[in-house]
Amino acid sequence: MKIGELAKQTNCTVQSIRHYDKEGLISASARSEGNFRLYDKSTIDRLMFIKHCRSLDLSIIEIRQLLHLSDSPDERCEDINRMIDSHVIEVEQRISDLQSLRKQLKSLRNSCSDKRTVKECGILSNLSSHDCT
Amino acid sequence: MKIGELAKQTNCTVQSIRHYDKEGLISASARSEGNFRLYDKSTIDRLMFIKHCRSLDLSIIEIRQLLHLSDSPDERCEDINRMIDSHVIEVEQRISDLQSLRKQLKSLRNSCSDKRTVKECGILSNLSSHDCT
DNA sequence: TTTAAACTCTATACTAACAATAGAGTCAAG
DNA sequence: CTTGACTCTATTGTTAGTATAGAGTTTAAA
Repeated sequence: MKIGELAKQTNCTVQSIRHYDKEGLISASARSEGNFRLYDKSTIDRLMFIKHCRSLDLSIIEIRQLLHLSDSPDERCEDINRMIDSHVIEVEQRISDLQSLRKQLKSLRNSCSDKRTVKECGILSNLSSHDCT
Repeated sequence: MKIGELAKQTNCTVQSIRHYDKEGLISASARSEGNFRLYDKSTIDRLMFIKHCRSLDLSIIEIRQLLHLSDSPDERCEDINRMIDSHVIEVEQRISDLQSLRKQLKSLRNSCSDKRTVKECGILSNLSSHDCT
């Protein structure tokens, strides 16, 4: 299977597959005479795994760790759990940051209506005042 | 005032001031004989404005627009309002994306306890299954 | 058999907003 | 006059790709 076929099967772009290849997440089982990457079917699963992880916003580094761990089936899986736990914490932190940002933006927005001129604009004058609470 | 002093006054790093300078958000009123940037006091205000905008996650491009608009005090301020509105929408979209991500991660995390081995790990097996709902 | 389309290759630049560094020059005090 | 603190420009790195350029390969039809 060449890279275009793999891309079709997994709904990835060719470029991102090459990217994962370069990052060492997948590897071609061989190369054709003309140096084309050749993949076997198992790469489809591996790529779906990667896609699933990326959809959860796991980084390539984290995915590499997971793939590595899955090669050590008898190890204890604490590391995996810890990784997900800290990922959840990160996401929650980002959510609360964004919520506070949203609040600030909303209140900023309330300080001006359309139909004023720039010099009367409450938004600009608010942005110009120095209290960044 | 040299760049280090300006940095101290505004609690910016020297690098980021140089960055804003390069991006055209601020500019040195002059250069010393030895080519050092020299700023006047009004730059402190401008930089605080920029910091305030950045704390609201406005992009440098957006800030440039705002600074430009504030030089046209008699224009109507719809553009400013529109910018903030669309920024709020973006932030709200990101929040809801992250909330759904959080939910998925939580449910993934519930699929495994510590003390199992990697081959029994519910997280890995979940990540391996193809349904990315 | 040739040629054209479709595919693939590597390498590079781009995205955002800086941070970090290298290597050089400038300035102030002792 | 030298030392240390400061500044300069330019380059590289960060993330996970996307988008090229320019070249080579493969496959199908003419």
